[in-house]
Amino acid sequence: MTIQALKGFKDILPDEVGTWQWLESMARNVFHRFGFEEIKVPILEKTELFARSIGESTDIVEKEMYTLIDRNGESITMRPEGTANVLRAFIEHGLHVRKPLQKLYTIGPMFRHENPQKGRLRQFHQLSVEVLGTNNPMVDAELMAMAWVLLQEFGLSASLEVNSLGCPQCRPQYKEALVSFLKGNKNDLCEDCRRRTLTNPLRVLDCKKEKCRARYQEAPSILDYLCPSCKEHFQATEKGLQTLSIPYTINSFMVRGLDYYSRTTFELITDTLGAQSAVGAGGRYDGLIEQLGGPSLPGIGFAMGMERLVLMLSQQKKDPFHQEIDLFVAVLGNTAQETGFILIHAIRRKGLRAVMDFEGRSLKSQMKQANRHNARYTLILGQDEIDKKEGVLRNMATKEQLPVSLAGDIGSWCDAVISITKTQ
RNA sequence: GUGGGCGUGGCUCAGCUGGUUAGAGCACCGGGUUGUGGCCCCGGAGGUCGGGGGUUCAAGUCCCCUCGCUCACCCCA
Repeated sequence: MTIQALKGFKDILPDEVGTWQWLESMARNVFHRFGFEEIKVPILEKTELFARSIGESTDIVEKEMYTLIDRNGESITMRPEGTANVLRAFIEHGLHVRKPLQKLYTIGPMFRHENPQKGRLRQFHQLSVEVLGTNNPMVDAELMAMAWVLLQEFGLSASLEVNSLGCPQCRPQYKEALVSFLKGNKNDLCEDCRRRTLTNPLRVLDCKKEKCRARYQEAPSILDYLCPSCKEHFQATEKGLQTLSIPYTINSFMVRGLDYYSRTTFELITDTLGAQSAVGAGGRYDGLIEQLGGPSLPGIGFAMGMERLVLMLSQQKKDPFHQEIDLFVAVLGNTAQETGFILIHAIRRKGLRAVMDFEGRSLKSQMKQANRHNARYTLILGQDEIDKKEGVLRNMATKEQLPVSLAGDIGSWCDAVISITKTQ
């Protein structure tokens, strides 16, 4: 058996890589327009960082992390998400001192040891965005607006669902009310929900079973338990969304998987990803920076799953990126090959994308290659052309062929070629 | 970790109740055009039928084991 990639790890082949590049450059463009700066952070971190931020009792930390013991005996982990990583860098370098408000994004792979399925891999990629240093609800709205714009510019549609999870002041009271409701309805709940009542009561509201869902219609809503300041924050966030005409729905059952979220949480939901419904999700994490040993500053962020975006793009037949080259140089005979070799090198240095064949194939075969490379032009160099000091430049789309002078030095040959390829 | 589906050239798949040299389309290479691509026609190369064991005169096909992929549960981007 030949060696295969690890389960849940995927190659992104040249055919698909254009989509990825397009996605990334669109994302960077949008992020920059909203005043975000890129930060690049390591993939390996001390295990403790994730345990402390994501939450010791979450599935991610309990059973999904790629954790290994370093040669010095220290436990290290490949990042399962981006926020903890960026916060660590933010704290370590005291970024808040340079600028009170930090708007950061990072793009890259994350690792979780789960069983793969549609839209879920063990190595997956996220666009991860954080705003650090303000708890202004305008920022919550702005961030969701940016996520919305991003999807729009990708040509994708998803619905925005918003909720508030309250804060350490008000959430415990809600939790208590919910648990007592769940215990009162114990007999109507599925096995999973009964288990979750004890382990993670907020999660039961997420249950997909019809019977449970019906029952939860009567469950207490977190929004009725928000303390005055959380309530005010949520209302202001909503107002911000309305001001910008961002369509959204409130989903008071929405919870987040990671422990650190507080107040605003949101998801971008689609029904085109199989069992996975979220292309993006995020929320506020006001106590987290301090909890990680940093200054007492609030933060909010979100992440989008790039595989999921690519999946949606391919379903919507949006394959926006085709690699093409400017020039294919077809040569016939040894003299022409050598001349072509010199010429193509010079042309590449002038900035054109150019390819040639070294195998001495027939012209027909070389034309086929030119076609496959999506060449805009093909320069034909045979013995005739060398003798006459005049190449033939074929426009591949129109089939029009123009002579190009090969008189003078290489530089002037290049100029002759470039002047034609640039004009059309 | 659990359950369903599927493993046949690079890709997508056909191969009925076991029966000779395992097929097709796409892609690839060559020719038709002794120097001109996409369409068309002709030809060619490419396969330990995931792997191992068993039943049989005979296994891609039946049985057992194993590995892998995939979808789903759990959970999540």
